[in-house]
Amino acid sequence: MENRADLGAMVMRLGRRILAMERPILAAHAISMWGYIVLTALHDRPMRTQAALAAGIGADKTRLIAVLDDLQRRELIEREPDPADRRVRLLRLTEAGRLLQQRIQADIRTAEDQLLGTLQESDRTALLTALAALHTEGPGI
Amino acid sequence: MENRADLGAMVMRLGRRILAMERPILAAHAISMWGYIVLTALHDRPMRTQAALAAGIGADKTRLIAVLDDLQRRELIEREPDPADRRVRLLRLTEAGRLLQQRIQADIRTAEDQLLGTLQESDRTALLTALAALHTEGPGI
DNA sequence: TATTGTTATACTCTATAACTATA
DNA sequence: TATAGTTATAGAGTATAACAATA
Repeated sequence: MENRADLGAMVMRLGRRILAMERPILAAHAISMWGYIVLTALHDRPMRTQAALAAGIGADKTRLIAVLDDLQRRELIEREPDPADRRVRLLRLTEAGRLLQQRIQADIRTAEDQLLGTLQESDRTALLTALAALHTEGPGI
Repeated sequence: MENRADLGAMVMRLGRRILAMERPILAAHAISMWGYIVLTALHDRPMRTQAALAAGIGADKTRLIAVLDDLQRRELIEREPDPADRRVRLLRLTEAGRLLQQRIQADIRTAEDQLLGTLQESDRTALLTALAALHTEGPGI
């Protein structure tokens, strides 16, 4: 593979292709990309502060506020002051939020599998192994 | 690989990691990301119109103008009206542009190989195969 | 009238700074 | 005084619309 395209160009192009694929799925569930990222982060585990959530998904804390407002209004997350330190907002999914995240993720997984289905089995598993090893730190999208 | 992270998240994170890796290399050569993309596109082959170049790298044509102005001012590209149709600007690299593109690409390749070196040989080649198959159409970055 | 390139404008996304409420 | 969250403001990047030159 001596004469290949730049890695960054290939990866970013693939990323945009996947994001374009996900956009209609998210729209069908009336949720933004950041909204879905937040639901997924909270699905993995609840958070004690909005700043921790922001850091965890690589977003600025000010950027999350409108997202959290919307999710809370739609009763997909709970967001209540910590009785022990009322500056802090405890964040967790509601049952509706948990179900919605699972539904969206299942739809996305279906689309991903369709895309990956164009690859040979061995390339597919190696791609996922390599991505899992390399993606590590960094923002949510 | 049933319980993996979303493919889009992993790919975009990796893409950002690679872009962050490339940024100091581009800065060392005093060239922007879009400038490098244009040099690389023209290195592959000259273009007959700016619109064709823009479409080829997935950029808006208006976005390229400042980039082309800069590259032309630094005599890295030639940009002359087509005698046969003077609305059109013929675009090609100068010798200096060709050399600079090669130097930057070599630096980037070195950094990429370092990153890929953390992978097993079989995963690495499969990753490149999969990326080459999947990235296909789409913007330059 | 249609097309290439250019300029001017508006819009979106994001980060920075200033504010409030708690501690 | 320091910190969590919020609001207001400014900046970068991008796309849209209007324009000039040429066909």
